[in-house]
Amino acid sequence: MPDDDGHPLPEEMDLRTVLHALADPLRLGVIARFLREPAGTERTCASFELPVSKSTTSHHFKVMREAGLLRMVDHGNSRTAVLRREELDERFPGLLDLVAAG
Amino acid sequence: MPDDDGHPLPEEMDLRTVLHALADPLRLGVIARFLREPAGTERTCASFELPVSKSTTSHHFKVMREAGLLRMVDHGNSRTAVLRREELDERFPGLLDLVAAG
DNA sequence: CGGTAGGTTCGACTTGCATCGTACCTCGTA
DNA sequence: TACGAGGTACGATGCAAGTCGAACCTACCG
Repeated sequence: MPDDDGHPLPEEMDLRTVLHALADPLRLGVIARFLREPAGTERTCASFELPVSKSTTSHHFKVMREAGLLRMVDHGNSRTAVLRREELDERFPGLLDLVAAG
Repeated sequence: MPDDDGHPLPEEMDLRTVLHALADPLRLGVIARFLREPAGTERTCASFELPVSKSTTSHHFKVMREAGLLRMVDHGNSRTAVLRREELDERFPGLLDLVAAG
């Protein structure tokens, strides 16, 4: 059962949902940029400076976290996003490698 | 350069295009069913009996072959589709394994 | 020759999704 | 207390994509 923020457990992740989340150029770009940074890197949504409005940015991050790609971490003042690298590697082995390879 | 049927070479295959092609339930189902059969299995589009019209079926197979997932083989009377297993494994290692694992 | 099987193409409709602006929320800070 | 930074929620809009029916094409068969 997803938590309040809609984070699915690894066994709840659905391949179709994940593929759909990755099929968008902006979202695929966000995941690819996470993969170029050290594991565990936390970034605010705004730090990606996507060429869309704030609400659209929020929408894309919602799609990614509900698919299981990202986890939102509450830091009081600001929330940050983290790539769920280990869980994704466990549930969908090789998937992130494909994204990293482009 | 794609041939007359729109088949891309392995190095021309685009991850985004492939992910988009796989994000549709009907198309993902077709690939999954190919993966449950011996490598090299040829099937007609109609043999999948998708719950959509003939023209829609043709549309989905066009999306898959233009993404590089399938190759259409002309047999005179009927055309058959083949999963491009080896080429996909070379270009996107692990991708088909993910689809097979569901 | 016509009929049939299997696919394709075309135009039209309809659904889904990305996008936006606005309003709102929650901290932390001045 | 008020304000700003960072995100979220909601309603509306516009475009991309799925869907369909009808017409067409090619190869085989009777």
